[in-house]
Amino acid sequence: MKATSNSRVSGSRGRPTVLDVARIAEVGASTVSRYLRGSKSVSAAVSERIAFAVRQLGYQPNELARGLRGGSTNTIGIVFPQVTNLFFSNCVQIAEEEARKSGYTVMLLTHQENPEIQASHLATLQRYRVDGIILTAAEGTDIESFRLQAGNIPIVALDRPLWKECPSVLLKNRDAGKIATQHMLSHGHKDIVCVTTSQEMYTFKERLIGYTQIMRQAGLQPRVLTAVDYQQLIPEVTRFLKSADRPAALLSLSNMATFSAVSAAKGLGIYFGKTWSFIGFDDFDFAPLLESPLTTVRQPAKEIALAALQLLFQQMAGPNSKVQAHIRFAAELMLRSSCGCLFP
Amino acid sequence: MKATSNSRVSGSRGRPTVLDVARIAEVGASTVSRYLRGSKSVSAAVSERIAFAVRQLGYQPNELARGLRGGSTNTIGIVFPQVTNLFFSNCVQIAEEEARKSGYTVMLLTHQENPEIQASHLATLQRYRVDGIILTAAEGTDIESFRLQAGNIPIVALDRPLWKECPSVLLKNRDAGKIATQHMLSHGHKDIVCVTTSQEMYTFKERLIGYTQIMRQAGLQPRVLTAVDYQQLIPEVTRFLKSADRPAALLSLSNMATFSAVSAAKGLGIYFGKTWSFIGFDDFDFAPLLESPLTTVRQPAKEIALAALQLLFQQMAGPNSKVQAHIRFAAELMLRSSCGCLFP
DNA sequence: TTGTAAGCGTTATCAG
DNA sequence: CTGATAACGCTTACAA
Repeated sequence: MKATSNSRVSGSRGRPTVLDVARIAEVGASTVSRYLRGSKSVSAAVSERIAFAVRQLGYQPNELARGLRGGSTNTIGIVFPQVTNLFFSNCVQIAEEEARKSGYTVMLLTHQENPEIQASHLATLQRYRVDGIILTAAEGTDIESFRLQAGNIPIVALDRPLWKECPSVLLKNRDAGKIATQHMLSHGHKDIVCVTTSQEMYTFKERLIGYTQIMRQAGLQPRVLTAVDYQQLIPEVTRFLKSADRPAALLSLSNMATFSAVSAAKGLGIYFGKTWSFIGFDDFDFAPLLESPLTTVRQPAKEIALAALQLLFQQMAGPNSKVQAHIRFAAELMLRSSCGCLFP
Repeated sequence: MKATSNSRVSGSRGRPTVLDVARIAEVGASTVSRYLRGSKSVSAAVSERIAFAVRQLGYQPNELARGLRGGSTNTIGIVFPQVTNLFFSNCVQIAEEEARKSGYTVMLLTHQENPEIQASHLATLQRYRVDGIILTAAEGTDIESFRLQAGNIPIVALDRPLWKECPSVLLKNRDAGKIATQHMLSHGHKDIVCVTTSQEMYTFKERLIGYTQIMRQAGLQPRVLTAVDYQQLIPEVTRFLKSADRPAALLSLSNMATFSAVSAAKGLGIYFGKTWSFIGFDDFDFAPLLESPLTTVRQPAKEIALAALQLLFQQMAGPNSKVQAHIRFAAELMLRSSCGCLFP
């Protein structure tokens, strides 16, 4: 099984290689390589022969070999908690599209807030020699050991910070908490209570701080409704709703808490926008279509993802530059009626 | 710059290689390789030394080299229209988790229903030598040329079929259309109209066929409301809602059409469940929380994704077996009140 | 059980 | 402008 001459057979594993192309085009392998890379030092005649051979063979360069040889894989890793969450799926969507436009391919991994899975994902991405990583760190990550494990691979933190020097793109979470609280205040509310699935997670904690600050400033008592998960949160909110001695304003800190709060209210037949008020976190398609159209705090997911990707590319380009960029995006209040707006 | 002896320096590109590990462990490279692969023909003493060296160096095997040498990359590609769509994001989520459990890593690509992007994605996945692909083909794909371009790489179609022999996991779309229509019939409706963003896309077309069949069987006149996109569909539905000479039943064929229909109804202050009825397609968290809790046709996204992955693994295992598996999942009616249920 | 050597497909280097 | 050659890091015969 040697030299099948100029027949259309190919590399040992069925797929044609540069050598096959070279043979058919009657040139050397390196010339094919040059042509493929778009080097202009390839004569027109030769270019044409190579193009023909490539087409005839349906040749696809082996990126593994390329990556092995060249050192870069044109691959980035995206590590998110999960992707069944509008915020993250929007981020993935935009990041994938943009990465592709720049010639990069995305490896997507989700850690479900499990630091061990996350660690294994980091290792995986290193083994595949991705050129960079966009990461939303799992709650409970040991940042220092993670940093150590990450070594020199460019990383951009999205949604949650990592170590100090690590470039990050975050929401102005405190401000988000503030504007929502202030808005409730502007509606004349005194009893404003926060609803959240956790007081520990970075983003929630930050939003909570914003809320608390404004409450304190106004001489009001902050109050938080929590539970271990959004399912447990429903009865919690229900209990509050039933026991409150007067109507109050509810402020959600996450899309899950929004679900729980709306769920509880629905169960009790409570309508948001007149006596009771509500502001949800994270906007979504159906928010305007709920019985009482939901006022929400909107995160600019696409801008965030885009910024993260650009930061990553910068980081990948300047290996020594140690770009220290921390980008913060403002949240936007989507005014609808659940907060009490549009009811003159 | 030669032979830095037994110092802790490493491969040419900063990262340690098997050779570095071998040197420290004072064994040959192949022994390290064997150890890493879990071969039992490695003595305990040597194993220990290697383990130590690996840990000391933070060695991560280069999957590029592995793939180049061994022929398989432990990588699969997932190509979806987009991931900002609960159905697909659920699929991605479960597929990624399961793939990981089997030691595979996912490359995620989205084509936005653009066959050209899709073609380029296919090429990309081939260049990265993924072991298999899960694909939801773009509307308008030239199946035959796609098949040709795909060559021998294992592919499983999800949500939409490809060529006849290509394993696929689909929803029983016609049945889905049928059960929804029949349910409307059981509520005594005569005027049942379909709402969809397209009559061309495979899934919608199929669901429409189911609907039409049942309508014909019942001696009723099928009727469809369409528009180029879900935004355009809103005024379309609104017009219908206003001009109808009597209340009717609306049947959505997709989550986007559901949004449009609910939007139109909301705009008109029309409530679903008493005189007007509605069944949405694709279930979602907030469906029970709308003013009139939405009855929906639910697709078992996780089961579908799981089945697709399993089929793919089968396909990857048996290169010659030409497994011809076509799995169909039944849709499930999530009875709530928008269809008229729960109103005795 | 262990080590040596060849080769996976590319590209960079270096002569021609 | 072009072609041979040597790596890139790993695994798999084949020897020892």
